[in-house]
Amino acid sequence: MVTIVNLAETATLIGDPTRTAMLFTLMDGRAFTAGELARAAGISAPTASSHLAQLCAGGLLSVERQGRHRYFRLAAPEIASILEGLLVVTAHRLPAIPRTGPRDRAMRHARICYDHLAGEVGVALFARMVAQGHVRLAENGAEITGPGARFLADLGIDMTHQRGAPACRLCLDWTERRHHLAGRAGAALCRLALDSGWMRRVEGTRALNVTPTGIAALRKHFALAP
Amino acid sequence: MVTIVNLAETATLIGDPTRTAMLFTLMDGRAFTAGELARAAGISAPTASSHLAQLCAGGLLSVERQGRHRYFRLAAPEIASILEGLLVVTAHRLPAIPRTGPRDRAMRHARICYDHLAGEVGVALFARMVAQGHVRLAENGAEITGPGARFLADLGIDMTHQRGAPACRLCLDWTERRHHLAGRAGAALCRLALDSGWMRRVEGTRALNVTPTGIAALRKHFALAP
DNA sequence: GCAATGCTTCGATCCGCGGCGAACCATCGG
DNA sequence: CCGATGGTTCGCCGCGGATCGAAGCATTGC
Repeated sequence: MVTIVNLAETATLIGDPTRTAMLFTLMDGRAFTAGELARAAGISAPTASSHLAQLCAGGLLSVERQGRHRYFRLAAPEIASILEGLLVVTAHRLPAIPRTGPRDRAMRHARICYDHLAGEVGVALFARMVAQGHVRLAENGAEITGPGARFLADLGIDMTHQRGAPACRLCLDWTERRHHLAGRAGAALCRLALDSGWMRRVEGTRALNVTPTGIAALRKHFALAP
Repeated sequence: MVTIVNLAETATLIGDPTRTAMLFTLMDGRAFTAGELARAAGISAPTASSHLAQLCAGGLLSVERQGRHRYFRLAAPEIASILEGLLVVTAHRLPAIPRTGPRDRAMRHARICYDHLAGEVGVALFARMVAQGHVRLAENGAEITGPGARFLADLGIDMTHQRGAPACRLCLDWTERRHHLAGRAGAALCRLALDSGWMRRVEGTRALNVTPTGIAALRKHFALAP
C-alpha cells in the first residue's frame, strides 16, 4: 500500500511540534518569511530552513521568492482543513500570531519596494486596477488589458512596444501580505507618483509621504479614499 | 501552545506507517482484535500492543475487552474523516496515481467510510439528495428538510426524536474530492443499503459491490443511473 | 565597491522511538 | 489443576531525525 506510506509521511510532517507551530502561524492564509516563522516557532534559522524545505517537498507549503526573502504559505486550503480536523480530536484554542513588519506607520502606509509602490497604498492601488479591469490576473502573474493600456496612456505611461523586463509582475507586499504591482508598469507608476509630486521620499528610509496633491490624484484616477 | 503540542502528538500517532496501516484496517467501522491488527500491519504482537496502547491513550481508538480478546475500533467518526482528509492532501501532492486495477475501481465506485457510503455512489447519492431538496446545506454542515424526513421515512429510516450524534455530517470523499453524507443519516442509509441487499461487502476490503437490486433501487429512489 | 541582512548547506551531536525476543500475566478448554 | 492461546511488560539495539554553530551564497542598501 503505497498510499498508506505517503499518508503517514504527510502526517509525520504535521506531527513535529515545531512544524505544527509554523503551520499554525500560516493558518490565516497570509504568507510569512522564513525568519518570521523561525522566530514564531522559537528555533534557529538553520532548523527552520530544514523544516520549511521538508514541508514544501511534502506539498504542504508553497514558497515565493522575493529578493532576499522567501515567503511561505499553505499550499492549499485543504491543508488548513486538515489542521482544523486534527483540532477536533484535541483541544480548541486560537493560535497566537506574531505581529511582524515595520513599526513605522509611514512605512506601512506607503513605501518604495525596489522600484515600485508598496504598503497599504500600493496594495490598494493594485486592487483597484484589477477591480476596474485595467489589469487581469493571469496564469503566471498579470497582464495589462486594452482599457488598462489606454488608462495608463492617459496618465502619460506608454506600455506599448517595449521589451525586456515583463510589464506586470506581482510582488508580495511585506506588510499587507497581499500582492501589489511590480514589473515595468509598477516602476512606471512609482516614477509617475514621485515625478508628479503625489508622494515624497522620507529622508533616510524607504517610506513615502502622500502629499495633498497625491491624495487628490489617487481619488481622481483610482477612486481611492486616503 | 499547549494545543499545538497536543495536535502534534495526534498527528505523530497517525504518522507512523505501522499505526497508519492499523487505522486503515479499522476504517471500515468494524472492530478488530490486537492479533488481527498485528497481522494486518505485519508486525509482532509486542510491537502491536505498544502501538495500540499509544493510539488508545491518544484518543484515536477505543477498546473493548471480551474474554481474552481485546477489540479495537476507531474512537469516533471524526477520526475517519481526518484520515480521509489526509488522503485528499496526500493524493493532491502525488500527480501520478496509478488509477488502474479492478480492486481500485471497485473502491472508487463504492466503499464504506467508517459507517457510511463513500465513493462515486456515495457522492452521487448525496448530490441527488441535495438537488431534490431532501438535504439542505447549512452553515455548519447540513440538515434534513421536512420533505427529506418524509423521504427517509418512506425508506424505513426514522430521523425524528433522536439525539446524540448529529443527523447530518459532511465527509470529504477521498477519491471524488467532494462531500458525501455522514452522521446518523449517512449511517442509516448505509445500513439500509446493506440490509436491503443493494450492496455487498467485498471480503477483506472496504469496497462495496452494487447488486442488480441495488441498481434498480438507486434508480427508483434516487433517480441515479448506474 | 563594501557591509548588512536573509537564508541555506554542512558537519556533528544527541535524543526519541520503533523494532524484536524473552519472560510474564490473563483467560479459556478440559 | 494443566496446557494452550491471546496480550502485555521489560530490556536492549539501532536508526532516523531534530537541533545548533559555523561557514557559504544571494540580495539589498549605501
